[in-house]
Amino acid sequence: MPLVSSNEKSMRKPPAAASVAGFGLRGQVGRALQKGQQTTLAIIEAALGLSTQIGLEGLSIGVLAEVTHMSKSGVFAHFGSREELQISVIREYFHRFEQEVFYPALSVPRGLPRVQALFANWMKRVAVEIQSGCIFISGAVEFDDRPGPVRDALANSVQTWLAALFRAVVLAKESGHLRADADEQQIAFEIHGLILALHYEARFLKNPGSIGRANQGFENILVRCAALSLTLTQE
Amino acid sequence: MPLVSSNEKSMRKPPAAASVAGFGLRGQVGRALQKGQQTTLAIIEAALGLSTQIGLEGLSIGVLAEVTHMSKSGVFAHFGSREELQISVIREYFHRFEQEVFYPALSVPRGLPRVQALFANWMKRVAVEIQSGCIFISGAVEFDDRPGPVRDALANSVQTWLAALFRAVVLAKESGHLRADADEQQIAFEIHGLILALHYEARFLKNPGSIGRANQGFENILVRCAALSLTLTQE
DNA sequence: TGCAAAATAGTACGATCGTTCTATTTTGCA
DNA sequence: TGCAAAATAGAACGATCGTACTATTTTGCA
Repeated sequence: MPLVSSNEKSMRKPPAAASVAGFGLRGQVGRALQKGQQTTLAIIEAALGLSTQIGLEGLSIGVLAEVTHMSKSGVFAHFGSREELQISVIREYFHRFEQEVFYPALSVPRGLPRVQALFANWMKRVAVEIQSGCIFISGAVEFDDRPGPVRDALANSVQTWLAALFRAVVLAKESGHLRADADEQQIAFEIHGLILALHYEARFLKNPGSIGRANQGFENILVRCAALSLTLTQE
Repeated sequence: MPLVSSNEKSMRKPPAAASVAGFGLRGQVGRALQKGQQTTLAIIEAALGLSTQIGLEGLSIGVLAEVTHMSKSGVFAHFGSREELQISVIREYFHRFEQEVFYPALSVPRGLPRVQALFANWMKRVAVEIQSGCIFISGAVEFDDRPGPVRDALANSVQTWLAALFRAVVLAKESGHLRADADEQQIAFEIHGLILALHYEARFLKNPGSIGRANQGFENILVRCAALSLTLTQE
């Protein structure tokens, strides 16, 4: 049950051994290739750290070379272009998001509990990202009217995740955990807003208490939409 | 009743006639200075257009010179530094925000009607900014961990506006329009989230229906928090 | 109308950017 | 162990950036 389905390998200039992001490295043609992919992953790791802080646009190959103790051309050869590097970062970011937020919630029974788990996992991650930054948010601002493969990769990742969240809400309603008149799109939208407000007010404005308000907001949505028979307070 | 109170003129290098933003141009030392400030305003106007689209960081003096049909040094002389240019843009943006969103709502009776007017005005503005972009949102991402005078000017503007919104909610509660247990901070936080989600989903993801969901979200907050005696549906 | 001052243009600087091209080093199998 | 291939380094490119300096034009009052 993979979150992502669109596997477009749009590699434009693969001069060396690129397109490894995530973990597509195993079972290549049959042999060869080890050291290269190893450092590719190390570069992506460093690029991920830089991108979350300075943004995907701020990510420069020169700085990345310094951080990884490599030459600019050495770094460059792994991706063939800056865009491909950015896309690799997005893929890795999405992959970790999946692992951290989405998959763990699948072991929770579908319905309201899973929605609560998704939100809780998301909150756990955002709480960390208040310090480090979130590519899905900074990238949205950087690429909101700049078409191209980077924007596509970014929007695709976010849409995939939001669709998964929406799906969980739909299941909750189908399970009878939500009122019959609950609007699933509306619920997903409001949850998204809570996360965005948390990120904005905590990371930029450094307002204390934002985490509590995001949690309270989620609770308010549940109170409004949960089926009356349910007891839901426990968090 | 001005929204802003902190009048720090932090002009670092005023080689020509700078620091005009808003309209502090009248009543200078007594005479002189006309053409200069006129073009200063024209430059800021162009810079505002560029900044909303590409962001404050993407704003470059070279491009700005092209757009205004001037030389780079000609543009530069008006501000003395790029940072001062950015700050001027922020001041002008805030000024227009005030004029468009805040002041018109003051003619509406305090309490719930004024809160509704503030939100409606904000929504009207954001609906336009879905095409053009919003400096308060893009700037927050660009400067969230980059200290300096630009970040200060930005954060100050946003805090001022959010404080005004919060104040309106407090007045609504004091007027008896909100339930006694309504949390004003929580309400302001959730409203902020709705605007952010609208901007994100409409501008970046291009999801249709976002405007309706933001309005519905506000309605949901009112249903939850409004004093029971009130009839509030009309919008 | 002339003239100082203000406004604008012109040019150049050092830095950094992504990218290309050509060495050099390192790797991993025969 | 040797050798092709892979991986990395080095140097240079054109472009763009903000800024500093100097020259020229334009302005507005005496």
